Amino acid sequence: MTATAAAAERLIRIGEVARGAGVSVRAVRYYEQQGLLIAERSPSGQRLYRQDAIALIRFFQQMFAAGLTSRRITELLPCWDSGHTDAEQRAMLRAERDRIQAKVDDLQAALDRLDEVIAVTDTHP
Amino acid sequence: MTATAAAAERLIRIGEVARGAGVSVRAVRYYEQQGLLIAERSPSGQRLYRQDAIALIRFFQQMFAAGLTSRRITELLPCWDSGHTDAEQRAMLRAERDRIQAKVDDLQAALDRLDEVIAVTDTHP
DNA sequence: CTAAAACCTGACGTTGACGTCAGAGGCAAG
DNA sequence: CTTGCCTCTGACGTCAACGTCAGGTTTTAG
Repeated sequence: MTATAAAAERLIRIGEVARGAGVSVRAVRYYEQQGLLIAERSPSGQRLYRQDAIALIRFFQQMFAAGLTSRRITELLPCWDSGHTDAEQRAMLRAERDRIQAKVDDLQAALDRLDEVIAVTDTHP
Repeated sequence: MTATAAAAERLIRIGEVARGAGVSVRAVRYYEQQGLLIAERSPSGQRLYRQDAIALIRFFQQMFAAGLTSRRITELLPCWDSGHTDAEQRAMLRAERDRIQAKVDDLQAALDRLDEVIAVTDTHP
């Protein structure tokens, strides 16, 4: 068996993908609607995914948590898939990176403030 | 002059507060609507604030950025004002703290992932 | 074969922190 | 007095990532 014909990989349906990634079925359909995740279709029209779709969705979740929009993720997906980037994409990557770093700093500051209050209210019931 | 009669503090109107805190006038009214910030009123009905309202709004912004809702902030405001807390409030404080800490960790992980990609795409144009 | 479970396509609802617009006063300057 | 800026109270609009419901088809288990 050749590399191209290598894996007649077992395709999975949307429910299994959703459970695997820990998201709802609705969410997976939404990702497709946003152009994040294109699925094959069975003859009857059901979505069929490869195993790695689960990891991809986990990655989406991570980026969502970091504040990227689905639009932004679609624009940056080629950077992962192909490793190839143009100047605009590299600029976007850095912009997002800086934004996230700033957010981390903000959160850390808020955390410090909460910790102060907690310390006070614990010694000062 | 006594402590109680001390400062016939200069009261400021909503526009000055908003500019000072770097938010919109609409936002300040919204905070009042949510019970975060109660203003005095002039005879004609205009809102009048003390200087420290600006710092308070900055604090709200910081908590918003940390993911607290206005409802949660109102529930926790007594912890700041009076320094007095009950068990429920202390539990909420810790819950929010833990949530923020988890978020920081998530963001840091996302940041690391972005940095990987940036490193690759920079050496690999 | 049949019933349950899973899937499909719309399409409207939700949440939070505001933006924005309309129409009506209020306030200091010239 | 009037011009121009500020403020007021509603009340509807926005955005993103889904939730939820309706009504119908497909797959699976027994």
